[in-house]
Amino acid sequence: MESPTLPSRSTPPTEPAALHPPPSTLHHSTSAPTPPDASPSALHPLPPRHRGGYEECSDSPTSDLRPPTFDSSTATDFIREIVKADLQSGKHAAIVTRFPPEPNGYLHIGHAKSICLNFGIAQEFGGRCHLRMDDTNPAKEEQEYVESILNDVRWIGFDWGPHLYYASDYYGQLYDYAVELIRRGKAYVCSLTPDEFKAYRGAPPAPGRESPSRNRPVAENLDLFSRMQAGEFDEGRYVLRARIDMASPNLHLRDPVIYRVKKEAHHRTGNQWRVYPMYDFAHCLSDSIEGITHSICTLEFEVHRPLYDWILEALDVYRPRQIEFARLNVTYTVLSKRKLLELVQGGLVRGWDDPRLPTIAGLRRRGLTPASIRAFARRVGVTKFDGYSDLALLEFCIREELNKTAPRRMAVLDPVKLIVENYPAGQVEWFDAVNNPEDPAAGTRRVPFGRELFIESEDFQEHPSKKFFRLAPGQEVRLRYAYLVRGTDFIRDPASGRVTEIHCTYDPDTRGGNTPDGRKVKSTLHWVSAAHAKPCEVRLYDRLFKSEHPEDVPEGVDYKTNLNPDSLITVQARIEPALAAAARETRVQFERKGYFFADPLDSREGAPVFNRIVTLKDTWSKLAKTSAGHA
RNA sequence: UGCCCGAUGGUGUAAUGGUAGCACAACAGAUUCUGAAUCUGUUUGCCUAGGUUCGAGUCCUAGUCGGGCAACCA
Repeated sequence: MESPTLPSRSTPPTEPAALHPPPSTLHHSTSAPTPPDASPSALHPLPPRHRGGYEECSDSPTSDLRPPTFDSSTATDFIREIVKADLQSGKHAAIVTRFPPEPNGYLHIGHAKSICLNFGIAQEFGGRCHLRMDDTNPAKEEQEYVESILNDVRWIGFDWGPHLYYASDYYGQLYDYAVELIRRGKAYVCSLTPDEFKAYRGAPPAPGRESPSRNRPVAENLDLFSRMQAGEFDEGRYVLRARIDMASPNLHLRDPVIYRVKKEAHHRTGNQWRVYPMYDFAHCLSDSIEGITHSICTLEFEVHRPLYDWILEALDVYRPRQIEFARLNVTYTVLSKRKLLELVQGGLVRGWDDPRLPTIAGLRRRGLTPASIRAFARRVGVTKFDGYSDLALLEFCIREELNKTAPRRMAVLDPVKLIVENYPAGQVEWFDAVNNPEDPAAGTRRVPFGRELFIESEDFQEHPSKKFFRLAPGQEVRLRYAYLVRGTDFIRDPASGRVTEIHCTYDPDTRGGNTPDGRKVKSTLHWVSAAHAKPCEVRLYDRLFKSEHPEDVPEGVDYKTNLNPDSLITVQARIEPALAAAARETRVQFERKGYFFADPLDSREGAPVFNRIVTLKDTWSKLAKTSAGHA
């Protein structure tokens, strides 16, 4: 649908509302509340932080770094190209974008992509990005969601400054615009029932039929619309429709509903309104009112664009440009609001901030950093191709950052006792351990060593395969920072078949893990001193779904059958003393195991609970799986 | 079915009519007091068929496949 040649504003207003009053012909604007004045933010101070349990609204120390090694100057995409061109051609003097969530659910990694796109563009091109709650459906929206959204956007690392808006702030203006549309003969009050409405609209390729109400006189339309708002009619009795083209091949142009009666209290406007604008009417006008230059949304709104343009042209107001891009999909997870809600309400996960969920709250609680999420958003790119991004890329982004920033510690997740036979009972030595080999400034710490230790039970095999370099009878390994030890004997519980105790001898000449004679060992193990180690709850999180595309299920099969039963395994680990002192929200690397985050809610002073953020890359486990020799 | 959109290695992306490149993943080697990190190397790609052109991933046409729309949701 190409633009008619109506005179329309070619430049956006520089400030919302102030420069953009409704057409001056509108004076009979009911008792509608007025839209925000020039400083809307004053009306809407930031609400208290979301879910008082913990706070992490600003980047934590480790996440305050720039997205690592990713050169954003070379990264571009078709939207940035458009923006750049519009700036160069002088079409716009400044760029204004917006992130417009509906406060009816929690934000997830897919929203993060959109947030990074919109705020990122504003940042890169020296413009601004508005945060606007698209709250036009009182039946679904709640203040709780508004607060979580504000918190999440802030946490990801963006600042909307004074530009926090609500579509509900524009209800007065929107109502006046609707009245104007009626006056111009471009909207009418329709009395069709929902069923009739559907039947009249028709199914392509057949054209629709015109509603009997289509030629209702303007005065009658005006009267009915004001009575809709006055609460005289039940929901569904009347709707306001744009008068466009019942024969259009685009269903959205077959006289779409733009206002409906809803006798529901709105989370911000209470009971002031009995009519509420539909998305298509509210969104384009909100964009116009705010002077948005580039209205970036996802692909499913592509077919709405002609309507977006039609409404703004019909009203002769400033017209932003809508640009659509592909929403994010990530392997091994689901991102639809419906499914996420189902997982939470069905008790399949432990709430919206369950660390297995792709919600921002979940990722935050899992221990991912804002910087890693931003890096991921840049790397997945922006196109119109609707594909799946690899979870492995997100994992790479967080490892890349934490490798450089996270202190190393030793923790044994599946402990088995190791007795050093020739080490004196009761003796304790403290060894210096490097905190972060990637960062000399991180310094060292002391770790205690003694005759009785714990090591990972998977680090011992009675009959090692050729490729198994770890501890075995007669095989020598290094205990990191301590000594070289050689396996001698072990005890196996006949009932369970499990090895319960391993014996070894140490070489006193290898103190600190050094080999004065230059001999090599093929493996270095992490360990903790049995006398000093603290027990600690560790939550080993894994992907929520077993299958790469959980939603791809045959007819009649529930996607939930793809849930990974091992997505959470809780273990009692043994941790070195320096770890037991870790504060909440500390990110560390457990050597040879992965990156972990001291849970913000469940950790206590001196007794942290750790969430596994991501494992280390593990060449061995792949090898072990494919190698027949693995015991 | 009608309309709209899309299609480049396993995955995500680049190329703007002129040598198909990058990242992740995978694999191999070097190195290593983390089987990590690091370094080096390797494998794998323009949906199909026509057309325009000296030259097509790029432009045109048709087809194939995939996605979206058909709420008084956003």
